[in-house]
Amino acid sequence: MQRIVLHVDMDYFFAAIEEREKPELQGKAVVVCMLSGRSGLSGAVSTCNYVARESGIRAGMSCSKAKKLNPEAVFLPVRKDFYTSVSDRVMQIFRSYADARETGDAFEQISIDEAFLEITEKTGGDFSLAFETGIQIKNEIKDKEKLTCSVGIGPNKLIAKMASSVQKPDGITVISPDKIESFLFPLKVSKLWGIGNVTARKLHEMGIVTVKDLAEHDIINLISAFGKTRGIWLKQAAAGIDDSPVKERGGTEQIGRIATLPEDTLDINPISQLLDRLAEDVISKLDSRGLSFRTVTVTVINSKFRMYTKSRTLNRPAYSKQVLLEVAREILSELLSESQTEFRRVGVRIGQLQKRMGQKSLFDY
DNA sequence: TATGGAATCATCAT
DNA sequence: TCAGGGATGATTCCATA
Repeated sequence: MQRIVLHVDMDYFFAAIEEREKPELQGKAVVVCMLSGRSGLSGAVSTCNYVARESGIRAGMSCSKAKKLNPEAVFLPVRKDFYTSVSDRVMQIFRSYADARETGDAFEQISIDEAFLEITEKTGGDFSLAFETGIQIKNEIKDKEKLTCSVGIGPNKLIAKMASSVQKPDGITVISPDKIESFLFPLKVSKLWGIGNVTARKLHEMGIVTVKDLAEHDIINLISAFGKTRGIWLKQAAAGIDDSPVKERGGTEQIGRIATLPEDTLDINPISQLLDRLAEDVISKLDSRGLSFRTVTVTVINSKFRMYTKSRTLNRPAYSKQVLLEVAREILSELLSESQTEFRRVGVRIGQLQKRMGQKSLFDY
């Protein structure tokens, strides 16, 4: 049977939620920012609505630049926890439209506002039924959450993902297998999902501009430039081939927090203080998921914006803040002693997460 | 010298 | 240019047998 995958993407999610909550924002340019807390607008744009986009504001750009582009815009701080609660409800609705499969997963949340749904069985491989499913999803989200989303439908995840960005906001796009080439080939390689700035520039230097160029390029050449894994992936992706399954994600493999210091410094006290707060956050996330960690990584970014990281792996899993801080402080002091340049930002991350079990202490006996 | 895990680096995308 | 934060996967490094 023809495989059909559906990708849903909430439209300008954070800004849309703010608009919904605050009717006075209607019609205004809304910019949701992550602020570093240093000076007024030191930080980056997380999301903005379409009014803001008209003046050239984009996700990722500095807030001060956004302000220059549109001084009238409303700048709001991110409220991540709140958006997550909305996301949880939205995801539940999405999930209800995925296949109910005995074997293999049919639902995959890939970020706070995006998901893949395997709908092969429900639609019997029929793209017009898939289109109907997409419309139903959009309607239910609009009814229950007063939010819009964009839907992409295709024979695999790659095509579905790229289709969803064709018509935005509040759009729906179907790319059936016979349309893959006409859809993909004219695009710039940077439009391919998985190709960012770095890869695009490298391809450009090789004379590869469009997806068609990439699809026709010698694979040996690609492998020598990008390595085996990535080389093969590039060649396949350009042809619209993607066999990756829709896979349920059991939460993230790593949990991390990073933040900017009040001012650049090499003084251990303020850095340690910040590290403590970050560790607190990380541990509370860990707790809420009932997990333990085995690796600790500390990241610092100095005033020249160079990044340094160091990590440690514990002999056995731990879950207390004390242990995390002990290890993190140790790594931090190493980084401090190696650096001449003042630190600007510091971060802590834990990995090798696993279920808390078999960690009985003497009290358990 | 092969191998697997640890540490670091690069990339994505918002 | 200006420069926030989070996560992943690939590559490189290193200890051990």
